Amino acid sequence: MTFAEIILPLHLKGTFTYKIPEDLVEKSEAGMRVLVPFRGKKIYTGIIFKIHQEEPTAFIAKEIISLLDEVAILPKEQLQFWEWVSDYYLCFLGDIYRYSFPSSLKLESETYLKLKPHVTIDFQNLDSNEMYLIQALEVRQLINLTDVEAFIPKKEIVKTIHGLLELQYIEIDEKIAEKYKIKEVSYVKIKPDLLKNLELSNIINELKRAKKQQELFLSILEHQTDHPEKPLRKSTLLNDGLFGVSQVKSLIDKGFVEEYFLEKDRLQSYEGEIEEIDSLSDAQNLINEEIEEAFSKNENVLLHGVTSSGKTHLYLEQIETTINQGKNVLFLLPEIAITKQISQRLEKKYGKKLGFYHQKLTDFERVEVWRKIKNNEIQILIGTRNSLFLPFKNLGLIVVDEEHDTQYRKFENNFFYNGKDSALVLAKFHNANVILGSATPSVESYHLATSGKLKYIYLSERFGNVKLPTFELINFKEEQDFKKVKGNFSNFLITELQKNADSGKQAMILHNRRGFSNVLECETCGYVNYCSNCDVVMTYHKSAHEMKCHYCGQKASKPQFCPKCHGQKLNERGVGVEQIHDELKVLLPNLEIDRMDVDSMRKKFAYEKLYEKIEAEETNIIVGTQMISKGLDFENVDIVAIPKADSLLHIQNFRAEERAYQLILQVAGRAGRVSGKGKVYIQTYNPQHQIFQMIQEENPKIIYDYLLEERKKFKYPPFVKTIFIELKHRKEDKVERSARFLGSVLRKYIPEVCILGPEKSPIAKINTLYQYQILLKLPRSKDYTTYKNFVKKSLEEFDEITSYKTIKKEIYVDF
DNA sequence: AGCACGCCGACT
DNA sequence: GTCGGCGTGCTC
Repeated sequence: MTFAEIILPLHLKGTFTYKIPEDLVEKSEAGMRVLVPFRGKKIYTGIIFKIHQEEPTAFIAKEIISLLDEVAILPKEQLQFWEWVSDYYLCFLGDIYRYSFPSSLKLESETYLKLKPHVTIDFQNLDSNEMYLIQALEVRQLINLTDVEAFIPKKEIVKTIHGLLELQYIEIDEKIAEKYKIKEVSYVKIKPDLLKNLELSNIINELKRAKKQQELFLSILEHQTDHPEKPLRKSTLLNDGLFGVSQVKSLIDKGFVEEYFLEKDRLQSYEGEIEEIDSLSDAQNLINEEIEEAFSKNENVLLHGVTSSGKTHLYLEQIETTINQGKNVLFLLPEIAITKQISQRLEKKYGKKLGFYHQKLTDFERVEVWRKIKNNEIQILIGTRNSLFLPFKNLGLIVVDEEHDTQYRKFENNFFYNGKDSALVLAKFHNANVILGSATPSVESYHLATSGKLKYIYLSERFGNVKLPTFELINFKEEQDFKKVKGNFSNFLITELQKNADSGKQAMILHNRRGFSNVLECETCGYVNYCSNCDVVMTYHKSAHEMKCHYCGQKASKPQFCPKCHGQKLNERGVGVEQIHDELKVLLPNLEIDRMDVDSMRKKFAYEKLYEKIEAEETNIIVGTQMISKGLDFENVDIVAIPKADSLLHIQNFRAEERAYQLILQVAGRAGRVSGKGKVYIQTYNPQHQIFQMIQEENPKIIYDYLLEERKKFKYPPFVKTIFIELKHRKEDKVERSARFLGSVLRKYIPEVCILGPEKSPIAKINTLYQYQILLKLPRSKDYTTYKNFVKKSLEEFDEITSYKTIKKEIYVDF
């Protein structure tokens, strides 16, 4: 008897044991998809995780209905990776499965059945249910499991289907092919039999009273004679605006032109010419040799290169080397919006061998990437961290660009993982190399590199010896005392911005807070507007004329007077980016000033439009949130200013200083990329702050040593391993009780010094759920595994309390 | 997670 | 008298 551990696409712990029917034992393999019954009537697509011979004792295993794959859809490296993710990040395999697979590859009761072609059915031997199903299938070729419920009792569905499958009367539809329709593009051509000169002139003559149609006909003809090999897309004809759909249709109706369809890749692949990439400079060649030497010693690389130091160039070189070895490349980015530069450069060279993958693709597009990865048609995949879960086989290199970015570490679809760390693990399973790249590496990666776990390579100079921007601190307190300020800007900064614009240069202003003002407060009674779902005040958005909650997205109209005491005066407190933008428009009325943040970029193509505008130098100053620190490489920006830099440090988080440093440096990197005359102005009340002082130093070691020292002193990563647990529930007393319980269970096993909390989360309620948190700081040693097992055990004990089952748990390992 | 079962409040 | 709320149990 052979059994299989099956991963089901459900938020449930572990795997489920099913019996593999005798006739399928030979064909079964870990990584294949199977159809299994679950909870009586429901049918799910599961994944074979393991195959074994141990019959379960506690329950009777049900049988697998059928195999959906002939070869494993998930390679063993990927299964290993899933197992690691689930074990390390304390999450369910079912959640990983749900997160990784495009939904059309894991159909549930939506799965379709059909009659096997060319079978003669012996109705004598069928029971009534089987008969109903066959009859239904004779009427409609395809039938969905949910539809079957209409005429077969729920409990007998599986039995009926199973019976008919066994009799070979019906089969599971290979729905990927059915559901997934290949996208076709329409093309036009002159009817081939008309291409005799005599006929052509007749036709042209015939069309002389329909001038537009004649023109269109001639234009198609011209294209065909000029580029006989290149099919002409209908949409290109229409896009010019010269011709309309009706004219094309008339020509088709008259039988002069023919419309035909060609299969089109749903993914927009590059159709232009393939170009060589520039060769490396001498300095880059040296670095490249260092990288190769590290790889030859099986070491991964941290490429710490100041902004525009040519990291991309080095990536490209390694990508090429990897491809030439017949292996594939995964290129990770924090978000897909910033692929522009890298993909443009890669497209030129690799064209169709390039693929893209991210959370914004449609299901069809995802299936296509899956298929291409499986067929080895994609050699380079550019994607966000979820690409790590694609069924790679032949990985030779993973690049993690902007490795410090917070987008790599977030909680999504029921689990938390760090894309950068996971990339290192996945690479190990594939024996692949990794390059982590950043201008401002995370403190953790820097520590790994300087303690020898990664090869550290520092590029201190910009490519082509362009000078790095210089920093200037503006003591805002002093400026205020001397009455040399207007609102949030010092007169000095305003003058510099004006001069900069006068000399034809652009500037960027960073203010990392959305909205116009943080709070509206009643002058008389102090009333502030709280969000009804969350324990936070609503932010005033002046341009949208409303109050917004930044945590749940709730909107409310701006109150005209205090709803409590009817006071007329509502004070705006706390400065948002909208206000900075408005102020600047008043202070520099002759300049074109635009704002870039999630609120102003929400409209379709807003980002693209502004991008073009900046590129065309039609704007003088861009005011924005952290959004402006990513992916905006404009040649003409010389000044970057941070008017209220102190706000970057006022975040209650052990990474606040690191993040402030990274954000300032990243945005500073936008300045003087070509001119080498980049200037960064930091206005602060506290110019003595270490971070501001150290940012001016060109040696990053100083700042990293400082940050590491702080982490050591206050026991934070990388010197301890953290596990952060957040419990959420609609009822506050219930979460509080449960959190206290979990705290006490943890304290049974883990020393007091390692446990912080439980305590109310800094934001006590988000989206109608109250939240409590526990932070574990575990020693970084061999004991870590022991402690982690205790955490697992504690969580299991927690789960045993039935009334705590409704409490949502979020677990962040390496928080 | 989902879905059924079972036990207490406000309504045609 | 019911409809329906959500607490509890269970899924191979």
